Amino acid sequence: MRKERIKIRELLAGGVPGQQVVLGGWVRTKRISKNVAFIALNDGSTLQNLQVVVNPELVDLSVLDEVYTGASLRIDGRVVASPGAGQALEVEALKVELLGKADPEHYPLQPKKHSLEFLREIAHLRFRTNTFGAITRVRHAMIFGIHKFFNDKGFLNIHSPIITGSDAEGAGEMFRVSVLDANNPPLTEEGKVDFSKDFFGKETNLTVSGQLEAELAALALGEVYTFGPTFRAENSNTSRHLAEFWMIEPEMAFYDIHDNMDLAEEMLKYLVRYALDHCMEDLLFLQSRQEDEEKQKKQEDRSMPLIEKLEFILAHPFERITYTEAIEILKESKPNKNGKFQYPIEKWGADLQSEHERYLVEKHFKKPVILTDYPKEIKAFYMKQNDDGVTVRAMDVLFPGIGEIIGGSQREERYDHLLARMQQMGIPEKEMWWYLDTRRFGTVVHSGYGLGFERLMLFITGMGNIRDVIPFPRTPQNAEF
RNA sequence: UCCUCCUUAGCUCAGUUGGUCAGAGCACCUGACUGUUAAUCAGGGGGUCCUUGGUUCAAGUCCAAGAGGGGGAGCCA
Repeated sequence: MRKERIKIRELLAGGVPGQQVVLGGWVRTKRISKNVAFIALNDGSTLQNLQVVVNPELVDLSVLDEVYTGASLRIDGRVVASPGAGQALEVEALKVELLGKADPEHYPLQPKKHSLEFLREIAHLRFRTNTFGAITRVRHAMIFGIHKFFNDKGFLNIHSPIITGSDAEGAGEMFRVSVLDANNPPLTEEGKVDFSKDFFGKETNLTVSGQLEAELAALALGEVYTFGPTFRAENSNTSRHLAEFWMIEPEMAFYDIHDNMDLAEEMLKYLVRYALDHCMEDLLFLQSRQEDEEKQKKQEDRSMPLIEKLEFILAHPFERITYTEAIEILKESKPNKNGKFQYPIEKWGADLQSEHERYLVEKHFKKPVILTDYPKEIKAFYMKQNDDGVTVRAMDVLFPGIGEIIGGSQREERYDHLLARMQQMGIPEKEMWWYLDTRRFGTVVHSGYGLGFERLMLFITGMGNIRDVIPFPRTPQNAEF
């Protein structure tokens, strides 16, 4: 069927009346009457359904007796100009073949609005909805756009390992990878699990970041990026966290923190532009979906319309301020003075909470903010230490509604500084000998960052829950499908 | 992990101070009507009111525990 089948997207864009076509797709709705029947057919190639007209003079209508929402059909027919109002073209069926029934007593999707919570429970079928069709097409476009952005700049894609033997990345709880018998593991003389008997001869975990490996590549190849799955065993139950998510981690030699910020801003804007240029139909649908959902909200609580929000991002440079400046702004802010913050800002050194980030982005600057030069105590060991002795060249990109979408830094390239910091923070240098080697041999100023792909997706699609922008979300207590 | 809210038909939900409270729309079935657009109109079938225990003459409704889910927080991307 592959060679003869035409996709609905293609047909609607370039079909001509009289053209003979073969369609394959799934029924969204069926409307049957005495003289004519209509089937709204969707094949996933576009948000739009194709109207199939079944004329009883050409086709025995009894074939439609078992055709309900969700059934799969093959239609042999011809393209005709539609006399109806909803579409320019439609297909008049010459033959209708029911490929797969969908028993309406059991098929859970109906031609009506379903809650996102319900659709999560039927994640195997939710691709068949307009919303998840749109999200999936946008997600693909963003994946493709990311590779295109970096490829066009001469970056090399690096496959960093999924299984890692290093537990020094400091990015959170890890999932252990083991083939030992969980009920009866081999024990050492001290009575601990003997991982030397395990598959890799040592304790191994799923990666929480490809950064350290990406640095190794950057310090030979210049500009590289990873785009792979990332695993965090944190017991995080929020609309912004997944146990398994996809992360983009560029790592660049000869970039200082300003180059790093420039790249991050350029990339985010490129991707927003890419979505607007390639996914407008789906974005318009997602925009109206969001408007519907927010109808019951008060005017001031509603978000900016999706397209407008995306255009707005393109139109303004991101605000770049230091942590110290942010603290000053927050200290003097109304919510801080009025005691509206759950965590009041009292002194320099405090970690910023979501409420503070949101205030800066959504209230004070009203646009994306890049915060830099955080206190070294609240940041990772590998970040470049500033001359003041108390801050590091970290940068977090904060987005409205999402919070931290990117976290990155200039890396500490000085061997002695890095080693000292590792010792202070209790990072086992013996396990990290390979990382330290890059600073012993031909070290160079370099920078990088991590972009949470699903957080980008939240922003681009306007969806509110991260479980709805990845096909099969993994969260605490949930690994169904 | 903490706070908070929710769980009633396949789906989305209503159900007042505990007392005809087993309801609506959609879906499905029957019929009518129709180049229709989530078609429309009339009728019909469909329920472990999340589970367990308790209070009460009486529990969908109140209490307790548990399960599942949402929102917020922490951690972060």
